[in-house]
Amino acid sequence: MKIGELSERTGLPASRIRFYETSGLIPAADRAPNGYRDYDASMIERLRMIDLAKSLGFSLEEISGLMATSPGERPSCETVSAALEEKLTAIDAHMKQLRETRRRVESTLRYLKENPGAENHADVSRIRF
Amino acid sequence: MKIGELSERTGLPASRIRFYETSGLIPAADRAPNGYRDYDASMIERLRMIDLAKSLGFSLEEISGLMATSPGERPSCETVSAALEEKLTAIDAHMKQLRETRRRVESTLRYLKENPGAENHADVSRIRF
DNA sequence: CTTGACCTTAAACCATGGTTTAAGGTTTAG
DNA sequence: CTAAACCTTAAACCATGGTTTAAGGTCAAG
Repeated sequence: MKIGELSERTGLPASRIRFYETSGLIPAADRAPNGYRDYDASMIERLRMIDLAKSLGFSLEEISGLMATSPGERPSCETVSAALEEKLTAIDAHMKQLRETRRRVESTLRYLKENPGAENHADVSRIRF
Repeated sequence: MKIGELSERTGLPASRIRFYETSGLIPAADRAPNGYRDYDASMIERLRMIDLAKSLGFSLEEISGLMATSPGERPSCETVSAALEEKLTAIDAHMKQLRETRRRVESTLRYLKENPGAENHADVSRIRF
């Protein structure tokens, strides 16, 4: 399979697939005699897997670390589970941070509604959280 | 006040203050005869204001847009309130997205616990959300 | 008069996740 | 045979928010 077909079947642009290769996220592709990259059908699943992990909030570096155990080997179920648990914790921390920011935005908003004359920097910076 | 003192009083590195200037977020500073930037005390509040806005989730471009009404003028209370309301909405959308991702991570985790043999890409990519 | 602390600039560099472009080789249909 | 469609590479570019570096000017103390 040439890169164009792999691109169509995964929905990822060919440029991104090449980028993943140069980034070391996927191994260097086999080459046809004309120099074109030649992919195995298994690469479809592998790219979908990467896309799934990305949509779950994993960075390319994290994905790279998860994929790359011994060459040819697959990450163990436990390794992936542990990464997912960590990701849950990270999401929870992110949500907590977001809630705190939301609270601070609301507090600022409240201050402005209660003090409609506060139009300069000094006034606004007087807000305390 | 030279940039070093402004830096100390705001807690922002001088490099960042210069960057804000070249980015157009703050106006070009007055210069002392020796060419050094010379700041007015009001810049302390202005930078603190920027830092506050940043901590509330505003990008430098958003802050720039909010600060820059007519030169010398301050954004109206209504303009700022509207921006804060929009930011609340954006935060809510972000949190919703984060909850959805969390749900998908948990779902994946559940799948792995229920199917401990699923060690290859094809297996994992078979997960449905 | 020299040393150190402070200031200046432009330009390069960092991370993240790519896309775009330029210049060219290959292949396939008509 | 030619044109379109596909492939190759390296390098530049994008956004975001800066920091770091190099090469130099200025200023205060001793």
